[in-house]
Amino acid sequence: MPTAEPLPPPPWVRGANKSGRRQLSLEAILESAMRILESEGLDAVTMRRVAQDMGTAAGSLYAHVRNKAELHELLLDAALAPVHVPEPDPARWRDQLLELLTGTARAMVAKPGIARVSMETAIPTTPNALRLMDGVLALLDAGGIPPREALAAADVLALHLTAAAYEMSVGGTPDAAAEELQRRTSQITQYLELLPPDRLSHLRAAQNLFETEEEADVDGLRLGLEMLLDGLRARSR
Amino acid sequence: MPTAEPLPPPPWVRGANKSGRRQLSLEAILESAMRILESEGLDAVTMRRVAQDMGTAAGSLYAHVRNKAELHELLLDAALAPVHVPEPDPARWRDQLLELLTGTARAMVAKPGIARVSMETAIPTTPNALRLMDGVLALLDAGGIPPREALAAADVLALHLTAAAYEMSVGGTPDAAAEELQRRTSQITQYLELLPPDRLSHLRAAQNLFETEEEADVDGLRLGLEMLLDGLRARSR
DNA sequence: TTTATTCACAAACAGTGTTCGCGTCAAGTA
DNA sequence: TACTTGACGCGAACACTGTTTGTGAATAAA
Repeated sequence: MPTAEPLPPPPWVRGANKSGRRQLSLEAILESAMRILESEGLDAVTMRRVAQDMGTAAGSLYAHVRNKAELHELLLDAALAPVHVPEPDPARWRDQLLELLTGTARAMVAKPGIARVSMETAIPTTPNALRLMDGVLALLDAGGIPPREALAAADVLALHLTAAAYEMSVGGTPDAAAEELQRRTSQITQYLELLPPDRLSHLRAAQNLFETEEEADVDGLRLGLEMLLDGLRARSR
Repeated sequence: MPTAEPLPPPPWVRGANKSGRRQLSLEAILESAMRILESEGLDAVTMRRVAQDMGTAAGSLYAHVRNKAELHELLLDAALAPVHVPEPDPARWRDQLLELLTGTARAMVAKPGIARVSMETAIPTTPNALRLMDGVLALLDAGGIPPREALAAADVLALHLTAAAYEMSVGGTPDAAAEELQRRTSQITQYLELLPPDRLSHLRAAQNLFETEEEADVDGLRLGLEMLLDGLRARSR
């Protein structure tokens, strides 16, 4: 007995499990994983880290989860759970759609790095993702968009939404991201100063407003979504 | 001498390097890395794999490249090199812009997995990426879009472009991706059959056209881009 | 009480990125 | 031509990763 073995949990925690054996369950695993996700980001949600948090070994999780990918996907689904899908009102379907989409983006950004999961999974399969997709289609239908175009538009909207949410949450912690962004912009400035002044002139001009702009965040998402919706209207007319 | 040591390369290869010592250079590293990228995908471009391909050790690469991330970014830049930026013609700026963007997407999709690099880097800094960005801004300027909006629009367009290119190249090899997609769609069908028939009704309706649709690929990108450009026009009016 | 089965566990495997001394080799200097 | 010096390729090591598999114990059924 070289090291102090971890004490077993007292039998009265978690409601005196009917079977004293298994303290492992998908629900408990997701709780642990979500806790780690919120405090340390997606990259910290590894099989070993989750297992350690539950006082067990990594291999034990594979009885409840097929993959690390599946675990991450379940986390995404949990993150999407609080998003509310409105009852379609044909009079204000456009605002409802915008609200649904920005709400989804907010829910994703709230859990650091979870947008990457959405980006990595080809087409989402989990219940909440399907629920949101159905909500988007319902609102497009309420807006009188024919089903064929609605499907294509929903695809484009979902893609843009996911990409924007992902872009908002790069680099894990916000301060690291800010630092990285600072490094990048200064790199660009250096490179532009190195070049002859007539090259990349439009980028130079943009560089100036770039400093004063900032505050992209959720506004950048809104702009893209509104462009898409305006484009959809212009296109279906 | 437990194992046969690898033979040193004959001195006449690669033009009898002025310094017989260093067969390592950033250029040679990128050549090797690009070869591996094209034949085995981005995930195979690891420091060890590239080093092995050059007959050296992983640690040696760090004299020429700061990171694996930097190596990947340089590969992205190389992949973007052949994209041609047209001279802006105010009469057909919209078509030119569409061509530039789809061309960029094509260049990305051509190298398996390289779009992921573009997605992962917050804002690109490499020369070719800046060159393309400048080209987009130039075309928007030729179209009479005011600089402020042009910058925002270019951001949105680049985001959409990257996301679409990334979505086109998930799963590495195309057959694995197709298999995964098959698995996903059948999962959705199963889930829908399990639910009461009045739930997720719009998704059910879409499921039917989903089978007949397909052929998204580059058309899906065009649709999104055209929606965005139409939206831009509707918005600036 | 005995049997049977489930299932958590630990170890092992094959990888990963990155760091750091150690020598060796090439170039510059006297 | 001989010597010094500094660059830099090299290999080993560290701390991780996801996943598989044989083992053994604890529970539920008979």
